[in-house]
Amino acid sequence: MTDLSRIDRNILRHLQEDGRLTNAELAKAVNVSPATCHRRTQALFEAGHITTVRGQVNPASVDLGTLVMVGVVLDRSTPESFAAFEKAVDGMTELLDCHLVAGDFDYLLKIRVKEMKDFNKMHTKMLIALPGVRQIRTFFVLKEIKENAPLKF
Amino acid sequence: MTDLSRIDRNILRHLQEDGRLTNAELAKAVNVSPATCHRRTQALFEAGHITTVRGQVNPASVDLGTLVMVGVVLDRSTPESFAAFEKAVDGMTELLDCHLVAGDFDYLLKIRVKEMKDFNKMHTKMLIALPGVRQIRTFFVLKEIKENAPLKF
DNA sequence: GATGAAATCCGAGTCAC
DNA sequence: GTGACTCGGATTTCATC
Repeated sequence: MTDLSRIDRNILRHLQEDGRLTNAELAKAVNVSPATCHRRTQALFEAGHITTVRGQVNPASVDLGTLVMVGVVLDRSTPESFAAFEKAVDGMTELLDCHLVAGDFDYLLKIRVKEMKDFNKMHTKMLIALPGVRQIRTFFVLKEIKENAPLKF
Repeated sequence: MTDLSRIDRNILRHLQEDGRLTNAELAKAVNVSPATCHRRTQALFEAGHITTVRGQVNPASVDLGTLVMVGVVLDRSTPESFAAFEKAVDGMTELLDCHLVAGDFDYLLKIRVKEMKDFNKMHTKMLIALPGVRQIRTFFVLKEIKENAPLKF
């Protein structure tokens, strides 16, 4: 992964801001010719500096307006129990984030559902049924101050 | 916010998957004419069902490879203290998420920095200096199992 | 070895139906 | 909602530094 030039970082910045920018617009914004801009941008994708371009769907529009954060503690801290948990959790469609962390929890999850009652159903049917789970702490999100903000660089 | 048709949901799904789809490609994927697809898509943007299209920048490529989750407890639970905290936190460039939650914490934060030492600097200079903060619990992310997964609907 | 200019081709966006 | 038409941008090639 080679170091990025000022121009490359600028392209990344603009594409993060608006992924629908045409190549012509992008070229103007970063002060290079369209041809150069096109090549640079493709290279950034190929090198994995940009992975995808995603439309940000309003969660409420697709019945996923309720956000819940969950802290999980496993029974035993063996490699097997972690692997089992991660495998089991992978299929959960409601799951947005899953992070192995150091601290009072083993995992922190971010989950989207339609309503609280849907979370409760999920809580009893899926979460406490996950392998090796000792404790689950639920944090209902009351207000989203900032959600998935773009990177500043 | 009127209900979405099967076609509209399909457009959302595809644009979430790949925001660079041309209108022609998108039309083919959802089985309508390009003209129709174009109007539908515009309507979806205007109604706010899609907010933006964003390039997903690889955090490590821009020196933000370390992810940290933070739980915050405020001193006093007054409307003023919450407002003050939210205002103060808004300017933090490293902040990706900030959620007011119900449970053992008042706020949960998601933060990206280059390295742990950068977080420590931030921890002492910014976090514990935020107004009305009683307690901060830090969860360094050891492994990102799932990060910002697309919505399933 | 990367750049910008030009040239071709294809899709965006608009219209009438 | 569809089909056609026009204009502008995407993408490639090529000469240049």
